[in-house]
Amino acid sequence: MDAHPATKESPRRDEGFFERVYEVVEQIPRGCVATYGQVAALMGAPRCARQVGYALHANPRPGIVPCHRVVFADGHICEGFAFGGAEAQRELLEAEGVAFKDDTHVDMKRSRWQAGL
DNA sequence: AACCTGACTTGCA
DNA sequence: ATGCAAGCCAGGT
Repeated sequence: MDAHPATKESPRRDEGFFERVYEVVEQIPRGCVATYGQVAALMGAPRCARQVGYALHANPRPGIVPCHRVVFADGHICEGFAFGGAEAQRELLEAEGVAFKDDTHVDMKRSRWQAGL
């Protein structure tokens, strides 16, 4: 009866928008990087790039969530917010085999993570 | 319920 | 190429 739950067409349980971000980021293969917008799109929220970064900031699972593999759309890293600094992050990515265009920019065209490929 | 902030993205000058 | 501003969405207070 009632049958009026209405207001429940939400997209599946969002048991934590953040949890979803970690799930995607954890799947990023080594030697590749993804942008916040890309991770957001993979989780079904191409407009939530900001929340992706916010979720990584919360990073409840350091060591499990390779937040260092997530960079801006330009391939540049935000200095001061990384776990040890954009510099350390750049070295880490480079050590994984990621190509760099500049000391502060990653070559997305070469190291962009292509999900499903 | 409302307001504010925030690891973003894109466009224009 | 660099700098500034506006837009969008979710979480916290």
